[in-house]
Amino acid sequence: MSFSLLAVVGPTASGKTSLALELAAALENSGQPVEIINADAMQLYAGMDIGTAKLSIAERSSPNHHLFDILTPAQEMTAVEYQRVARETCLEIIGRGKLPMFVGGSMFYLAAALDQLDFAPTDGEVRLRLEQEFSSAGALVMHERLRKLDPVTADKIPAQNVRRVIRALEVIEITGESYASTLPEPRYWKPALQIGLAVEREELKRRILLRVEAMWRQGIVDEVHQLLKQGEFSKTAKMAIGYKQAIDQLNGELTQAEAMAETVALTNRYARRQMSWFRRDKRIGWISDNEPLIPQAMNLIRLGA
RNA sequence: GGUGGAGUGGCCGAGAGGCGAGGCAGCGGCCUGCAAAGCCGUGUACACGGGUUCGAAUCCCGUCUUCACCU
Repeated sequence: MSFSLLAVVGPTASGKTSLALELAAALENSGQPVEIINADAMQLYAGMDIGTAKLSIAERSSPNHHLFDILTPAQEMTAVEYQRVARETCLEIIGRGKLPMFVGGSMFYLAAALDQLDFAPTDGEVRLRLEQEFSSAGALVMHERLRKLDPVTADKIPAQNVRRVIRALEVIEITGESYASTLPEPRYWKPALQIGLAVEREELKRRILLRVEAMWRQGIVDEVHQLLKQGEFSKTAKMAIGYKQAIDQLNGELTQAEAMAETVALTNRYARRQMSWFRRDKRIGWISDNEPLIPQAMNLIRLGA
């Protein structure tokens, strides 16, 4: 094969997970054993099951599944750490003579794992100090400082995007070099084939609504309640759409109806951002939810092979 | 039937004679260590019909709808 790893990508609720299972079975039948690597930032968290539409452990038995439940909700995660564990896992699978198949919609994590992306170092203290300076000096002053140090980057990052301005200043401070503020033309770390699962927006919205209703029916609020007994959520875990809302509901800050409505809205917006990210990657081969998926996917694999 | 109030873009919501409030959603885009995050762009709406005025979402008259109270 001309590619050494596979990825199933697409927006939330498009059906990536079940497609991946069927595809793995089909490949297995054609003599190509597969192992699955999770590429969903929130399914990394153990115990966060209902809100992330995670497969049960039993369902994950058929091909081997990796990088599910590797963190507790108290732990933070970053794209860099994901890159490290994902590639390590990938190499192990290849070493076993199998094909790694990434499945998930976390765009930045996918890019970190699949593409040649080298991240500049970080320093918690520097960042903390910059954050404090931001809150006292204000975004415009900090952006001006960035402009003096690195005018090219300052042009590319709007002053309002505080997070990215901080990171740029952080990198410049610790490396003494300018910050690579734009993504390069993507180049694969290892030859890969990405299959994108496209679903019409209206249909996606319908499914998202149903999924959120199911989350509450299945007891996401209880799940959160139990998890909170074991400790607070980390910054990253707390970002999970649905969990934040369930926490607010538990605290009485939102009614159930409000929590659900907010979850639906945020998930829709997330799906939109995912599409805008994935559309940009011209290497992705898209298959349509309107047609049987496996023949389309196998066809892409044949063409890529 | 009477009296008083209210009618603003898909929703919420300011404005009270001339300067396209704003927020949310939607749609498009950006994205190198929090990425399910963060950020940018995008809508000239003022119930309807008349009138006053150089100019009306804002003033006047009428109609309709709606809310409250009264009979």
